[in-house]
Amino acid sequence: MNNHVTLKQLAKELGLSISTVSKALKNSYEINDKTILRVQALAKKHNYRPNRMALSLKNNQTKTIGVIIPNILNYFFSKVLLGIEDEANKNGYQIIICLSNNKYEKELQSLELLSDGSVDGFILSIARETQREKHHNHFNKIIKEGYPIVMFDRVSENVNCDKVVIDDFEATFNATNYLLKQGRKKIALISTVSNLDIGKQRTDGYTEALKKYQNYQNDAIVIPITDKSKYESTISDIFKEHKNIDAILTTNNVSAVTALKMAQLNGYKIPKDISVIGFSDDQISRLSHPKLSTIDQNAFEMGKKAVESLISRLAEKSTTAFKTQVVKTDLLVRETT
Amino acid sequence: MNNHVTLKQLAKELGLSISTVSKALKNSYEINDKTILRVQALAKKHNYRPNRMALSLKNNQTKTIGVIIPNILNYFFSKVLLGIEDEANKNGYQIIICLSNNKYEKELQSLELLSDGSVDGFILSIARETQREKHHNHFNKIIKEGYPIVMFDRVSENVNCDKVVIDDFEATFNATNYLLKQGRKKIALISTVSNLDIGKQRTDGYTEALKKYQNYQNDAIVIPITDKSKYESTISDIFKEHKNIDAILTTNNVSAVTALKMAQLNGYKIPKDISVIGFSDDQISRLSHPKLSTIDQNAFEMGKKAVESLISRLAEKSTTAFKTQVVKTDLLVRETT
DNA sequence: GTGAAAGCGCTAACAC
DNA sequence: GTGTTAGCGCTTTCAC
Repeated sequence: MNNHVTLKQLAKELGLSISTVSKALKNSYEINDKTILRVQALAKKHNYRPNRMALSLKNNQTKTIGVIIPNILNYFFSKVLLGIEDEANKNGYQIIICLSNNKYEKELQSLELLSDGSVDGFILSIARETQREKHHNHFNKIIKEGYPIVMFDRVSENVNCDKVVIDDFEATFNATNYLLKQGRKKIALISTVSNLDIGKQRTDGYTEALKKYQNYQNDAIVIPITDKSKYESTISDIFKEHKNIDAILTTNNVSAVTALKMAQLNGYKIPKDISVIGFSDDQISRLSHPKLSTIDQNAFEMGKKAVESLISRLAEKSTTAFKTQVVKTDLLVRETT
Repeated sequence: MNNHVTLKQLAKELGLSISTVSKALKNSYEINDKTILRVQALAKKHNYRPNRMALSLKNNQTKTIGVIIPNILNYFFSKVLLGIEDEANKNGYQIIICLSNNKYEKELQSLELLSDGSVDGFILSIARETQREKHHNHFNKIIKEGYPIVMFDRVSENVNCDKVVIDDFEATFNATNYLLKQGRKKIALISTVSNLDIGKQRTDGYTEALKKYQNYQNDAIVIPITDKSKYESTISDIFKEHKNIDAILTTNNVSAVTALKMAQLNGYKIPKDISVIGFSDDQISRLSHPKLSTIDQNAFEMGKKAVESLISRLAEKSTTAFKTQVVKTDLLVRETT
């Protein structure tokens, strides 16, 4: 129960009408200079600020963005959030956060919860479960209700909206190429996102690079891992099943670091005997020993772009075509390549 | 610009008055059963939901909690956020996030931004800069304006409000004791939070444990590190300056892992020659090699407790005494002790 | 130069 | 059983 000063109270204290006070605070030309000064002085004294709910109701806009994040413990998403918050604040927007925890039900619920006039639009990355089970009606429904959505990273081709993605294909394509140019002969890909759309693109980038490279002798080796508890055992098996692997590309850093550890336990020298490239410029990659080479997704910029995109969508009356922005990735060469 | 159905539109379509519709939706005993059915059917068809802003304005409560986080890239804070979001949702609350990025100005701004009727109260952890410079008036001002605050982890004794903390003293006290009982003779503490209140408590826990232990021969060794870029060099120096160190306790896992690495480079076997204990049950601690023993702050539970505390504060009329809840810590013994 | 009144969407006390 | 009215805090048009 906050005890804000309202226009009403100011008006009463000043012996003026509410509308005069309102205008005076806006330096309206209609109002006498002296009155303006009197009003503003009192407003300042009481630290008056217009009630946001009243403004929202009046203007039919909340200046608030709903953000739905699949997993806040993931460094990448945290960093996107940092970008979103920064850019939103710069534009006078607040952000309401919901966490889907990668569950479809929670995502759906969050969407419905916030589409009661709480926000002007959404920025979200699709929950793992949603993508696996190919749901998308809930998104389209929300859009039809008049809430624009901007999707980032994990997007759906079945939803017509603005998107911000990285070029997942190009990311692994370039990384694979880098390994090939270093003379690696047998490169494996560990995919922890094989059930996501981006997983397919990352796999394609890898296989395509191998295909295009002259004289590459081996088949593509793609090892999917879904169960977190099986990282160690699955990766350990790689070294048994595939002899002479001399490079490993991964889709996240937990698996990359695990691979690093397993390789070392198997007596490999890094990067002499085997190269490892992770995905995402997070703390783990900077703390491993040796320091992990990795693919930087420029998460902060993704967040920023998503906000820009949503705000310009909110600003316009007529619906211009939806666009998908691609944020470039960088290969960060550290000590494991 | 969302296009929600309003009571007005429903009323018009049904040829009823707004208030009848409103009551019908609430199954009011005043309204005829048939009317109720008609109204609810149409409401469902149009997916009617009361506008949140209108409700907030009417009820003078937003059912929204403002959350101010110092650093979202920190695993601990992300996990607290997870707990906050979960518990808030369970109670029908939304959360608006602001990130202080450990800056006083940003924290102040966030507080002012949200105290315009956007939220019912705040949950926050104090920015590093704010604590270092000992600001607290902004908190007290907000409280005076009628917004209850619940502080977690980094709290201020100069602000009279509900708090949720871990027993930082006990955490390091117990960890140090554990090392002593294992027969460690020369234990060092690396403190990355020496400019925070919790830093002092953690240091005290460590020194107190040493003092109480019979026959401990060495002085306390406390190494403060503030500059992130100097982790490696500072920690490396420890091994030069202090011979025979056989255990290191730290206040975060980045320094613990760095210590681990430096110890290994110096030829120490872990945990045979030297024990290392970190702080916080994050990914880093589980991925290091060997796996880091660490102090678990039960972050999720802190978030949950903070929400419970705020909600019960909001519910009551009379002001009961503020309380500080202490969440227990656990020593997670893994492979470095 | 100032104020009254309507309206954003909703609820609830009070008619009828 | 249904409708009218006032009011939450604000802006803005229209009177005076």
